[in-house]
Amino acid sequence: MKKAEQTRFNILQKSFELIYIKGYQSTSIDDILSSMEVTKGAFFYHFKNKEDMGLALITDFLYPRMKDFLIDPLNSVSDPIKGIYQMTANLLKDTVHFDVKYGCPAVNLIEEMSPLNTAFHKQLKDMTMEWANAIEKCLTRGKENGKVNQTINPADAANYIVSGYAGARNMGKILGTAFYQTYLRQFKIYLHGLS
Amino acid sequence: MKKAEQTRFNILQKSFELIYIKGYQSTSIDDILSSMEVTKGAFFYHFKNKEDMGLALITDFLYPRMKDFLIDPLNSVSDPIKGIYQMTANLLKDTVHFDVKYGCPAVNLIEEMSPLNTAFHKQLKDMTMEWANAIEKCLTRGKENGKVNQTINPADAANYIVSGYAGARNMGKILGTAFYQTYLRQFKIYLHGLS
DNA sequence: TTCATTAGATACTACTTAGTATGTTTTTCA
DNA sequence: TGAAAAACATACTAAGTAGTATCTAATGAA
Repeated sequence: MKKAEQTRFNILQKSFELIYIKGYQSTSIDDILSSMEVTKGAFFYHFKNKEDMGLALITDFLYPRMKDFLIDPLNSVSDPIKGIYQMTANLLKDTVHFDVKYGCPAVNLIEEMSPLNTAFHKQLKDMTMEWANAIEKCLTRGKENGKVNQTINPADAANYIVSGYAGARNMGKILGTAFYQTYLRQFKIYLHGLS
Repeated sequence: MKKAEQTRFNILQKSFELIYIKGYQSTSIDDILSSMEVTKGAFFYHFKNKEDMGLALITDFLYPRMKDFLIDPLNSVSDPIKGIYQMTANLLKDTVHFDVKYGCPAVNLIEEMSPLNTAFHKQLKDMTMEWANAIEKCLTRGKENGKVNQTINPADAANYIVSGYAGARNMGKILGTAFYQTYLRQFKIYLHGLS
């Protein structure tokens, strides 16, 4: 990676960290800069404004991670019920990218920025829908090979699963990691209804 | 209501409105005051600081509403499965207190403030737990009168139901009211697993 | 090597922010 | 009715805010 590219990456990385904790609106550019060895000149060279940086955060950070960890793995799943359960369990088990206290960066951004900014809304919607679509395809394949109940609607189920995950991240902020286990146990009851 | 009491109430009401849209941290005291006929002197007479006002918002606004609309009605429910479904459906149908775009004020506050401020965390946790406990009791009664499966754990199920609601509010911000219908259909599948 | 472009540094601006200091008006109740 | 307390109003402060203007340093192709 070139030096300039690395600077841009570092700014995004630090922004990502701080925004994950404090939220987008309440993380100031000065906050970001004073927590690393970069000046305002560099920031506004790489980004037109704060919004531009925020949107880059989604496309360059959130989306690739979601694609690698969540979307792509779903394509090679044979049993959708087990596969989707495992996906969720792994996601909630991940303590490298997530801290139960601060929830999920993507879910947080949806909560905060989706209603306030159409550009954020679109990017977050596109990203979320791509995940939901991968789950949907997975369930549709499951219907074809008889692993999933014929009466269920894969698109509905996929959206519900994504929404359930978001809720788990919210409740986790209040109840801590213990709730993740609770969630998974109950999630199994729902998934059983799909088989 | 006395005049001073009314002033305090008006400040909270306006704060509630603005915070519902922009979030707690990003709603400034000046924002609130300039949108109504009240001055800074009045604000800081009624509230020690911004945090004090924010906490009052929970105890004086969010909590009473939650108690009247969600907690108390649950005590007179005979069939828990149907009762809990109806509670959720009514909640998601309510367009007076809620706008799908901005989600649920309580869920929003949990997302934003729970990780950042222990006082907020405690109040929000207490409030959420009271709702979950009401659901739990409802399910326990259902187990006793045979309307709910003996193998299910009422506390787990209650927390899952609350968490599911929070998720629905999050996903609603992205997909609009149509998702509420989707959610309810899938929620039924889960509830069926409890009976 | 030169020189234009890229990348970054520094100092500023105009505005917003929570909170305070100090005033005035309105209530309350003896 | 009069004075003390409650309920506000106004003007301020110090720190923070996104963004700009203008400079300097590095880089890369001719």
